[in-house]
Amino acid sequence: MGNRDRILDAALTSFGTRGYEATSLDDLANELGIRKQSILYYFASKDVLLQAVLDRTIAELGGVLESALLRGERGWPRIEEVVRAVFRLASRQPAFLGLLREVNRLGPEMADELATRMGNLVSRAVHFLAADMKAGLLRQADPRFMLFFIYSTVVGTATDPAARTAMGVPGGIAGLRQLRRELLSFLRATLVAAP
Amino acid sequence: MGNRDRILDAALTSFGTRGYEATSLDDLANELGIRKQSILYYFASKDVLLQAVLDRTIAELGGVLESALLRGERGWPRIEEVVRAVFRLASRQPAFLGLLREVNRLGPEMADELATRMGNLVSRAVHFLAADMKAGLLRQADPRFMLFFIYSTVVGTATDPAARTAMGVPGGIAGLRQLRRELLSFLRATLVAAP
DNA sequence: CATTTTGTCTACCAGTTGGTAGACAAACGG
DNA sequence: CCGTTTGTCTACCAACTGGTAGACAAAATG
Repeated sequence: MGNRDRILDAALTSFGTRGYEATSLDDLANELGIRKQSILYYFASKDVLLQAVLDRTIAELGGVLESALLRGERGWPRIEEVVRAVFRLASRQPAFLGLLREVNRLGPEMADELATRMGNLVSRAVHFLAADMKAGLLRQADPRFMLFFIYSTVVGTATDPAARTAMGVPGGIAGLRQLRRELLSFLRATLVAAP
Repeated sequence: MGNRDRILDAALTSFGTRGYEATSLDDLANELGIRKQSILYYFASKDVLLQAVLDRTIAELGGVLESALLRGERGWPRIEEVVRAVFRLASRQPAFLGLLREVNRLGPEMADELATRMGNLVSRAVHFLAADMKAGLLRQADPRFMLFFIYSTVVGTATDPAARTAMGVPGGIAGLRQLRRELLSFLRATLVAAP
C-alpha cells in the first residue's frame, strides 16, 4: 500500500476518534514513521487532507449502503440488511461512523456538502420506507423521521463507548454480536407494523 | 451573574459543540470580552475548567433525571417523562448533550469517571425497566441494552444536526416539537409490550 | 486610616501548529 | 547517458497554545 493510502487511513482513524482539530499533522506523521512534509506533499494542506478522507469515506459508505439496499427484500429484511452492513463497516473501521459525526463540528458548509452528496441515497431510502409503509410492511410514520431515528440509534450505538460501559453493556467481539442482535430486536419492534 | 459562571457557560457551549481540544482559552476569553488570564484566575488550568464544567453538567443532568424518574408513573409514562425532561434540557442548552458525547474523546479515564458518577442513576433506571418488564408493561428485553438504545436514540437525535438536515427533518422550534412527538412514537412502539 | 483580599490586566515564555523553501536521491524517460 | 519527475527529507517561520510573573486598582476588613 502506497504512503498516500496509509496517510488517508491514519487520518480517518484519528479524525474519526480524536477529531479534526485535535489531530496534528505531526502526530499523524509520527504514527506513520514519516515527516509531516511528506503528508503535505500528497495533500497540499490539512483541509485538503480532510476533504480527501471525507471523499473516500462517503464513497465507500455510499457503495456499501447501495448494495445492501439492493440485496435485501422489501420490508424488514431490507432494513436488517442495511443495519448489518453498517455494523460490518463499523467493526472493520471503528472510526468510520465517528467521522460522520465529526462533520457536525466542521461547520454548516461541511454538513450541507454531506447532505448534498448523500441526498440521492437518502431520498431512495425514504421512498423505500414510504412504499413499505403503504404496503403494510412497516408501521405508519413520517419516513424521514423514521430514517433519522434509525440512523441516530445505529450510529449512536456504535460511536458512544463511554455510554456503553456506563450502562454495563459488554464490549469486545462477543459483545458486539450481542449488541447487534439486541439492536435488531429493538428496531424491529418499532419498525414492523403490528399484525 | 458573576464572571465565573459566565466562563462556565461559555466553556460548556464551546466544549460541547466545537470540542475540548478545539477550544482555546483565548477564543473563550474573546467571546466573553475578557483576557484569558482572568479565566486562569478562576480555573487554574484548562483541565480544571473542563472538570468544573463536567461537574456542573453531571450534577444538573442528575437532578433533572432524578426528578423526572420520580415524577412519572411506572411503565411508559415514566419513560416519556424522562425523554421530555431531556428535550427541555437540550432545547435550553443545545451543547449540553454534546458535552456528554465529548467525554468519548477525552480518554477512558474520563469515561470511567462519568460511568462511576452516573452509576447510581443508571442502575436505578435499569431496575425500573426490569420491574416494568416483569409487570408486563414493557416489552421483554435486556434492560441494560434497552436503556443504552433509548439513550443513543435520544442523544443522537439531539446532537446530530448534520444528519437531521441531510434527511430533510425540519429544524427550528416548531420542528423540535414535531421531532419530540415523532421520537416518542418511535420509542413507544419499541418499548411498550404488545397487548 | 492602613492592610489585606479579590479580580483584571500587561508582559512574557517555551512548546506546538500548519505551512514554505529548497536540498537531495532514486526512479523514469528520451 | 542526461534531464525530469517523484518522493522524502532538513531547516525554518509566523501564529497560536496553555501557562507564569507580577503590576495595579477596587473592595473588603481590621
